[in-house]
Amino acid sequence: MEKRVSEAVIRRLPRYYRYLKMLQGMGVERISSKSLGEIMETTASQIRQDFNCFGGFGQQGYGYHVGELKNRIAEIIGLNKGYQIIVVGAGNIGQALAGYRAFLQEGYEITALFDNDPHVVGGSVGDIPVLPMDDLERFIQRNRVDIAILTVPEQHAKAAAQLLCDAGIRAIWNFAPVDITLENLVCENVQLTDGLMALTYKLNAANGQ
Amino acid sequence: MEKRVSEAVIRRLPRYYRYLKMLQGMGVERISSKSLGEIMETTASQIRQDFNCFGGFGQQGYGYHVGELKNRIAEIIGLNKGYQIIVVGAGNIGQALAGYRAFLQEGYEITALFDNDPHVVGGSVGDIPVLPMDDLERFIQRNRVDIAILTVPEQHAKAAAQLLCDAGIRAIWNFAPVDITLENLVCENVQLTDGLMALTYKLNAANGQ
DNA sequence: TAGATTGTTAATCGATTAACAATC
DNA sequence: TAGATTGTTAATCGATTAACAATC
Repeated sequence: MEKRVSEAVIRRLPRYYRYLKMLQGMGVERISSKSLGEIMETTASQIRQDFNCFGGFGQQGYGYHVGELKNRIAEIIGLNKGYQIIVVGAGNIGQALAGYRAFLQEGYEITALFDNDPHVVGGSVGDIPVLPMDDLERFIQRNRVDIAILTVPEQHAKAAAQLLCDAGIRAIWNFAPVDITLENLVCENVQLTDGLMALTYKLNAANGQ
Repeated sequence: MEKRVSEAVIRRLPRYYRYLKMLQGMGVERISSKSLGEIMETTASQIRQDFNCFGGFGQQGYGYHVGELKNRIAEIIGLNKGYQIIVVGAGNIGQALAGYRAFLQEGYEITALFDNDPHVVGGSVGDIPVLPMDDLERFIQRNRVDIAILTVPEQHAKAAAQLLCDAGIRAIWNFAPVDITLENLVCENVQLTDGLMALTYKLNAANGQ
């Protein structure tokens, strides 16, 4: 039933969700691909093609029902299921992500942080305990963990990812500046520094370098 | 001389830089596009095409000199220039980014954070002072600021971006979950939540949803 | 019914990959 | 010189855009 979904489409799904949520919050009940395209600065064609990967949720002559479409996309992404997340590496970024409210609202719950530093182990970030790395494997075995956020220093990232994979984790959101690719595992490599450098390139290009 | 550089190529430049730095650190002096492609899990063709946007830096029959190639790419990105950065919004993420060491190593210096919360204003993050938002415009006028990191709450993001743009900022690295697009300004919208959702989709797709 | 807008097929465009002459 | 590997042109592939019949 579903066609093959390209990486480009997958990346646009959360953005559709975000705009539909905003429109719903504004009280908009129906929208055409044309209007949505204007708001999102994309083409109506692209929107209809994208939705068509998952079947038609519109009505000819009417357009799309905002609330229903939003719910359908949430379901496609899998937001209805709820997820338990651990953060591996309780440094600056790890702690910041653990305290980020927006995730909670979409059904993501962070249950524990892990670190080796005795200054943070035993403490907590908000209500979330910081546990020693030695407990990581056992924790995963005894608790449901759907996703691991990886925020350890660069030199430990590959080993930590392997450990997580061996322990049965099937999704890693990696913030270390290395590319993680492992079998039987999906991984999103964020590469913050790469993003800053891409911005830097564009800044210089815009200044007629 | 330079061809039009596509978004896809721009996004790959920092990754080339990262791998070349690693190879240099390992003492590798020369490399062919074939070997580099194997290491980076891409094709030799793509590597040669990408470099060719900026002119040829290789030598037939030999390959590329790692150190020289790394320096050329650093120069293309603009890493040789050094950048002064401010962080607007001193919450979790803002403070974490202000304390992130990796930026410093590449010539990025964070000079100030800005916030409205009296609990943080007047304090500092590491050595970096947290100043009141009211001082933002004046600070930009009196100090060199090349890039602004935007980490304010969603509802204030658009207004803060406009303020920065009006004050003369030409590059924004935006972490708020809204799309910023302004005239005369380059912007990198990070969209952390979108990334987590893309990962979620893939996790479910992998589990034979 | 007539107008609007979808779902879907066809055309276009751009990016990736392959091929190969140039040359170190 | 012969082998290796680039720079660059040509072929392929996939994604985006346009077009239009179907239909609410």
